[in-house]
Amino acid sequence: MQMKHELDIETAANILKLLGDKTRLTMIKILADHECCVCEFVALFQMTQPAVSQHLRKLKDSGLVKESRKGQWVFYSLNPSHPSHAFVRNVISDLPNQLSKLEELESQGKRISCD
Amino acid sequence: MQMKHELDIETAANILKLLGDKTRLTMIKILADHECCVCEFVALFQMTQPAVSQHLRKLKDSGLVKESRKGQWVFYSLNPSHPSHAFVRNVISDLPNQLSKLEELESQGKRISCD
DNA sequence: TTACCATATAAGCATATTCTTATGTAGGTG
DNA sequence: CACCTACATAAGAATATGCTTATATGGTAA
Repeated sequence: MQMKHELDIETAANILKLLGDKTRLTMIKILADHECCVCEFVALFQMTQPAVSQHLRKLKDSGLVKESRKGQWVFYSLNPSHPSHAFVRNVISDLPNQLSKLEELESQGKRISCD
Repeated sequence: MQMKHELDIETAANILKLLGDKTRLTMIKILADHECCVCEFVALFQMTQPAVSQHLRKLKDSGLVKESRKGQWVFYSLNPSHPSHAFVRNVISDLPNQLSKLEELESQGKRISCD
């Protein structure tokens, strides 16, 4: 049985501030369903690689997102064992899913896969 | 039957940025259940009156919160007809309620009422 | 009217945020 | 080894944010 985690208002505010950026919010929404590596986000957002890297670092520093190396790539995904994981999932549940963006990448042959 | 409002990710990010501040998030959580006037928030947060007023202005400018004059006071409350009202309620649903703060005010005789 | 109370607005300042460009690091491959 | 690819980090600049103090506004009361 899953214990409901008590979320204090200051912690929540910090998480919402982190999500209160279009780029990071889109990242989180995508990562909720799919692992992604940095270069995919660079292609998706048409931002420079350092800018993407810095957003991902903020997400990783919060613990909401974790990374794993696979070959030469670093894949990011939501960290399901973060105390506020459920809160984040709830916040993003109403957002339109961003699958079309990934499909676009796929059709351009830019989707990375390690299978 | 209530139409579900489609929430685009940029709008959501802007709302989350607005809520990503401890003071404003607490305000919204309180306003979700109770009307409050500025001077009550000043007492609650132990902030200067202009600081409180500026936070409320941001909330009002977004349309999430509305005001109504009653006598010499301006009362604020959540605006239930805002397109993202349901989203906001969902975001704050997990937060601890802030009733104890209002009760504290009450016991100090600082709660304003217009009944 | 004058004075007071609740609130809003303006201006200035310190700090935070987010980008940019340049450079560092680490794994994979010839 | 040298070189490439993927990514991280550093430093700097522009802008945004959140406070402060001072002042304006608008309703109420004497």
